[in-house]
Amino acid sequence: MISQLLEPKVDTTQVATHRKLLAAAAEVFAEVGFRAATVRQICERAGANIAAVNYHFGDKDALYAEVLKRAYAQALQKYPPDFGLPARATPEQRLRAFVRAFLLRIFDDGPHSHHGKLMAREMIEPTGALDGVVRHGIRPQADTLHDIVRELLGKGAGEKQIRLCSMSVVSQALFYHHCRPVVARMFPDMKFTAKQIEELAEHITRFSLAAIRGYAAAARK
Amino acid sequence: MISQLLEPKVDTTQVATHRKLLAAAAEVFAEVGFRAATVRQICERAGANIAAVNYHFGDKDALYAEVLKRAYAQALQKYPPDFGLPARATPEQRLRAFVRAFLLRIFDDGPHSHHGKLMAREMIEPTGALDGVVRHGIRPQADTLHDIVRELLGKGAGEKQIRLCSMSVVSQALFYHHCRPVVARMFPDMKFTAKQIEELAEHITRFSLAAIRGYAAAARK
DNA sequence: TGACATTTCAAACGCCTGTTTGAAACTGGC
DNA sequence: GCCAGTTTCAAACAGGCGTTTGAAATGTCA
Repeated sequence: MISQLLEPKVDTTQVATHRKLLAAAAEVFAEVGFRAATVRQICERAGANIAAVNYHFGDKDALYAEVLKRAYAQALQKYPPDFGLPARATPEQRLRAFVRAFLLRIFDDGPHSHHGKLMAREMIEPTGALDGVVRHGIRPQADTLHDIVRELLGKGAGEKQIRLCSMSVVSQALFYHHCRPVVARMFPDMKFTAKQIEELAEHITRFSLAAIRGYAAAARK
Repeated sequence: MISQLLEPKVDTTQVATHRKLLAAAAEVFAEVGFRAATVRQICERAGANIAAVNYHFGDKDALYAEVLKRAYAQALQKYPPDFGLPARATPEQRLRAFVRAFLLRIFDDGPHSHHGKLMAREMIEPTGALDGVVRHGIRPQADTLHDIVRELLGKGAGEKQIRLCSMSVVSQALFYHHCRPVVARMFPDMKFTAKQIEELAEHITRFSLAAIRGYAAAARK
């Protein structure tokens, strides 16, 4: 591997700290949010000095902005817009794929999977970066879902109705992340295992499909 | 009024600061959450000295606990468990009333209406008081909804299914509070007016009823 | 009015935060 | 080997936080 021949040397000398800081910052920001995250905590996890953030990024805000910027790219790479579905998938299939991807993204605990958590954090605890997050992180997802729901509702559906139904879909998925401590306390057997996440995706999809079909049927009358 | 004859004297002398602190604290805690709220901000709004919190309540945590305790009582008073419905209301009517009351409670900006906001805050930013909040504030509501959903789903429904559907209902309502900044940015015409809240309640009710009916029908097969 | 208890107040405390400093350590090219 | 440029480091900075202090003001009752 060429990368393995080149990177160690580069890594241990020049950009190692820069890279480690970004990784540690993404973790901490995703875990506790921008405000509760401390630069000391980030630097400690990165094995760097406290002044490293200032030297490499300027300040905490700029570090956060850089983390978000990289998260957009990671999301596109790990969860492509077409969900890996065949070209002519039904809207039902696409909704199922959307909900599943949305949940997996939020609950993915992998090393480079902070995109979903960062977006979700920004929603409930907005920072100055919210405008950028909406533009690059949230709006694209919303548009995708919008198209799916429009198709499901049929031609008679108005914009308002599509919006409301779209929000009803995402709200269900976000709930389990935002209110996880409460859910865990109310239902101790809910451990958010991979299997339980799949069940959740299946429920939200079925619940939403039934709701949208009922909506469409009521409008047709 | 007897209270008007008695209270002014008592108020301006002994318990005025105590009372003002509680009112100001409820406001601030509901607005920005426990962590972001500062003792200085609360005292300023109450027109009291910074040391007043320590003198009257001990510390910030105890003040918060007292605010929550009063909020439970206010909620019972302002939003009675039966929603003011007739004794033999249908589960559909009860679901509509539940959703409406839930939303109104969260978006009520009245002087003694912080219960909904405080509960919602505690869900996304739990404090040491979460156990008490779940026990006294959340669980009772969850049980009420649980009964409604069970009745809607019919006899064949399992506990798991009832739980999932119940959470799908509340998640939709909570979303508009938790993610209000994002919603407002995505849809600038959403100003959360009284009329829009009513429309929201109607949508969530219809969406959920259609979903639950579809669920029940699918299970019957 | 006088004596006692309650309540308020400005000021300071210790702690943690993000940020800055200037010197030390390290790097790569001559 | 040396030196300019880059990166790291311990230490300190200013500012905000919850909390404490002891004196001053206020209220209560004989």
